[in-house]
Amino acid sequence: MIPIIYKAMRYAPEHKDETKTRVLKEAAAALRQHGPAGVSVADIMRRAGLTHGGFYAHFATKDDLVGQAVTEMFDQGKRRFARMTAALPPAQAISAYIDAYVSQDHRDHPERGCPITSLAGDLSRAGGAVRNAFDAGVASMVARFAAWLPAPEETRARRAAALVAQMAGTVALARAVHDAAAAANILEAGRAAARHQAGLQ
Amino acid sequence: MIPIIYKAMRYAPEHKDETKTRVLKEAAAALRQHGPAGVSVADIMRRAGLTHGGFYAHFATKDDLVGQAVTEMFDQGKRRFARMTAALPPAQAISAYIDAYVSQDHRDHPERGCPITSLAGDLSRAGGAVRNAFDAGVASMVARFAAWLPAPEETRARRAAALVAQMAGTVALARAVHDAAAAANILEAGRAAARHQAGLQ
DNA sequence: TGTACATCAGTGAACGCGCGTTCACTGATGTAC
DNA sequence: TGTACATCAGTGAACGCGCGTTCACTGATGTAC
Repeated sequence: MIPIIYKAMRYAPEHKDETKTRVLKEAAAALRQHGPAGVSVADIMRRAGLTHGGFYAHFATKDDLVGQAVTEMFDQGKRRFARMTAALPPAQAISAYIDAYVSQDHRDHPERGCPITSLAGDLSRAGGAVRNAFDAGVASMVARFAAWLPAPEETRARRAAALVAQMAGTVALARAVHDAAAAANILEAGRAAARHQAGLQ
Repeated sequence: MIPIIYKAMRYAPEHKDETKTRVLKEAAAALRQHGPAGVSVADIMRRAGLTHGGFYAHFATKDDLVGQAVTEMFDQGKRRFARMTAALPPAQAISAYIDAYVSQDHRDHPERGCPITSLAGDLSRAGGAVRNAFDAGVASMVARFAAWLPAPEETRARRAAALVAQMAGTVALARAVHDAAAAANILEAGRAAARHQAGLQ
């Protein structure tokens, strides 16, 4: 028999996990808004209401945090997609998601947007776990789209890749231009092209 | 009469300009490959065969260099486009450019590629002269495409924006995935979509 | 119920390092005479 | 032709700063008795 040893625990076991989740969500927002090089460990901890010293109780290195934050970003997108497509038939679901993705709101709020549009450059240059997390996120997003596309199985994956490239490229381009009217035109053009590729309208 | 004062000049007046151009070209390559945060002033000067102290004889700040390097990057693309389209009718010219842009070679060599695919994230976050240089480069690239597109004048600008988004997004996406075969599929799918949007095939 | 204790999430001072930037200096060169 | 000189592109040591990371410590809490 293994004796059960009761240790003096100050906090509920979920307490630390909750803190880590909070740090991760703040990191996911800050990294998309300012880029990995534009956010310090101290910045992120401050946003989570903590001091920088506690960071290493949750993460091995800053890179470790970035990797986990990237996974969190793609998970947010996955949840959003699931929420939007829950009650709709495929065509309407894709239509709604494209319109939400290729939108002024997404252009103006990278901090809660798709990591491909805001971090593709930075993360393609990264190595190790960060790069792997990004790679996996991109692959799973393309696969998710493929499953909903009205196309024969052999061409689905390719059409999904082209569609994701169109959507992410459009939002990235709209962010590049200052002028609000020019950005709106880019978004409208890219949205129309994406809808066409998805077999809508 | 203003007397002409002959100053003792050690070097030909072009000498300093040549050095600056060399630094600018090295910077344009290094920035696309490693990102603004991944390259130091000393790195760039070393690549140009110089030491870091001389940097400030040519540029006011690192940001000043980045802004000028961004303009140089877009100029390289412009020259490349002009070279490729010089002897060809519009449809063939666009066809050739799309194939060169959405290619394995472009995916594998950001250092001599389009700054939109490698730096859109970083530069959209930038401010001041850097941001303006990027903004202007994007606008002029889209306008250049519009002029060659087989479409009525009212829709040209929009179709060009969607096309550039498709092309840049595809290369960015292909860089995100590790797997060579998966990247090749993304490039092929994106290239087909871009060609279709340009009214080819 | 009250007191002593063990735990460990979080604190904050300190570290070494690389960065952007400054500046006194060097030395190759063309000009003046 | 030869010598003294002025120039200024480029050198390299030094600076202050913010970063990622470490670590001795704190203090709120639940447990033991």
